Amino acid sequence: MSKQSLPVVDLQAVACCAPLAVRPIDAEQAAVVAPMFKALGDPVRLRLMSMIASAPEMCVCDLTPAFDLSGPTISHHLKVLREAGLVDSERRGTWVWYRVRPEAFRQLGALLDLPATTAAADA
Amino acid sequence: MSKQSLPVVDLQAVACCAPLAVRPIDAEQAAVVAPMFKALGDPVRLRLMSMIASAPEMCVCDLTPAFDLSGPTISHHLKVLREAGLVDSERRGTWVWYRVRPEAFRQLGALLDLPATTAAADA
DNA sequence: AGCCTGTTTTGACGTCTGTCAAGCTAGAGA
DNA sequence: TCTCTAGCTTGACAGACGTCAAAACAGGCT
Repeated sequence: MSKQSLPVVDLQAVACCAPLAVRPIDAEQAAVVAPMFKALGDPVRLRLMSMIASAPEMCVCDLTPAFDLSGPTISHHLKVLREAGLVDSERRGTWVWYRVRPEAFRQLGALLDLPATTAAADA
Repeated sequence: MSKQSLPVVDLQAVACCAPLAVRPIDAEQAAVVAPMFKALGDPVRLRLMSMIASAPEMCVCDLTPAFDLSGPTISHHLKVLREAGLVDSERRGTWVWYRVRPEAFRQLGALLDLPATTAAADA
């Protein structure tokens, strides 16, 4: 099952999602995307996401001390981000490193594009 | 470089939020923005938001029948979107009309921008 | 006025979520 | 091997969330 030449990442980013403001998203797609927004809907996770996205990768040992929360709680939030497909984790030796998944990030950004047609209603 | 004609809307969009991937968002700002993402974190609300954003404005009477949910439930979800600052509502005669708030929409989109520096980690 | 339709509010119920303490697993080093 | 540290999992609990039925509110129509 080799899909060696297929650019999976771009396919997903482009084929999947027209901006929310272009045409109503269908129920099925909404069920897929909503958990991603939901994952960003907590202040702690939003900060974690931003810390991870602001660097090539981020060690849990650097993330945890930034919050007044227990280790398990941070771990739980990271799991939510991971299961939403927003970040990836990898253990290297003693520490676990988290890294953003740019496809997912781009997909959400594309959904929030505000085309010119709708922007006209602003003025 | 005269700034006398600077549009107010852009001020908010630019001054408020650097993209999540540029620098870690601070706790205060995260507390403000997270509820917006949270509001989009439900499939029904995501569809409502998309339906409203896809048209200049949308009547509740057209939104409700698109779901297998009671009127009060739809009304509740619309209230969540309204209190998150994502939409505005206005009663005109018999019906209530909902309209997207482009500033808020743009703000979220700006947060999810993926600058070239971080995108380099993709390849 | 009275009624009818459309929308929101209230109250209630079961489920989901964020949090911590305690226990567990993986890897490094002696 | 044994121990220490880093991180995850489990179990528990309070609070928040999604949903509906019933009631309340708003505006048009007779």
